Amino acid sequence: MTEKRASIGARRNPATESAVLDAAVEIVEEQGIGALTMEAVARRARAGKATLYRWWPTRGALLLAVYQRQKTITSYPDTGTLEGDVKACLDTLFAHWSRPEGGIFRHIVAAAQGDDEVREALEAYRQDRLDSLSVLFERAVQREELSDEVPPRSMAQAMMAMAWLHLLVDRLDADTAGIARTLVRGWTRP
Amino acid sequence: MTEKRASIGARRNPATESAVLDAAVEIVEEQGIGALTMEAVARRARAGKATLYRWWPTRGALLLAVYQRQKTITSYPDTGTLEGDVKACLDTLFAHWSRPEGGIFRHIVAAAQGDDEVREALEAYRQDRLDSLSVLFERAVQREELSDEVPPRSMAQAMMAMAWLHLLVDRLDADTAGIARTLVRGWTRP
DNA sequence: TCCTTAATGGAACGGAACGTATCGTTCCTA
DNA sequence: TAGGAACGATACGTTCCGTTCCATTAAGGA
Repeated sequence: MTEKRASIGARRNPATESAVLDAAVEIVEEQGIGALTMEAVARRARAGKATLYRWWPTRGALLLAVYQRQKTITSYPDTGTLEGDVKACLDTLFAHWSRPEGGIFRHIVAAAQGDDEVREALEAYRQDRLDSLSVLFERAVQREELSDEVPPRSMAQAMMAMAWLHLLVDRLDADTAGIARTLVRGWTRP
Repeated sequence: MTEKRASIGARRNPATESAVLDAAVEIVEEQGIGALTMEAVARRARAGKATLYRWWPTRGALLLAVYQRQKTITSYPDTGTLEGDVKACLDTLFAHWSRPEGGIFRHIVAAAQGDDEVREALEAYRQDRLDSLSVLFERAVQREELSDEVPPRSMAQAMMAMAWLHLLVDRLDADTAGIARTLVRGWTRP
């Protein structure tokens, strides 16, 4: 499991990177996010603290690296209706966030509130996800299911906002159909 | 400024409470939220650490106390249209959150991600604000400006979600008119 | 009035984690 | 071949945590 690892010369050792990220995930799964300290990760990964700080200067940077190592959802469902798409998408996302590793995202958002580097990295990531998410709404506009009065990206942002809110207040068990209905039909004039 | 304060007998000293909360606000304003430690607050307030922990068992509890000492917005504008109401409300809220003292709220949300007590307190506060906010949408339904297909409370939650998102990603300078338009007209079928 | 009770500022404590520095090593790169 | 960078390991001083004592103060019950 923890074989000896040393320098492989004047370049970064990928085995060390893996060991550190693995250790971080294991600590979170076994002892919760509170136990995820730089010290503990270094101990478990059998890595020097200096090495940790060399590549992940802050705890937030480490969190980001762990989260980004996961595969991100790149394709979205096509159920035929916007409301169906939104619900399916929220279901996938909430299930993802409910897993221990997925729960790390909450703490990235938290870390971003006090760390500029994390905030910038999170914002870049968020913009990227917003791009993907916008596809749902562009499709709906093309289907003439949705007005083109407002950019699809803004509507994607509204959906993302709802998702984040539920994550941050620990309501991932919420009724996704209700949320989708609110977003899609809530604002319609009678 | 910092008069001598001692026990006033077998009861809580209100002067100590004020001194502690004042110190906390001053530290945040002068050195940022990162400097807001229990130690620093106790030092600045000339209070014993034991006294701090007696009344505010966690950093999150202290943050909550500071934030709740501020007056909360209880009445909402009535501009005649839902879109106008939403924009005015967002303007007020973003201006409030842009002030140093108001910025504490971001860190309360952050603290809630790792502290159950803070999370529960935040959730109670949030539900309370949701009640107030729902009035805007109830009025809009009465004006027949809005469908009654979805509870006003759910729509208020969508608006709150957008506000929180902008707070957490440091985009309080966003175009509130655009946000209001997205919320009110974005989902309307053509 | 006396005496129990509880809150106060202050100081000290052990413990944990922080972030830095230094060591000898390994081995790529120029 | 020589230089330099990354590595694990360890030690260091600092900061903050949360708790425990202390003498002091004064309210409130007997």
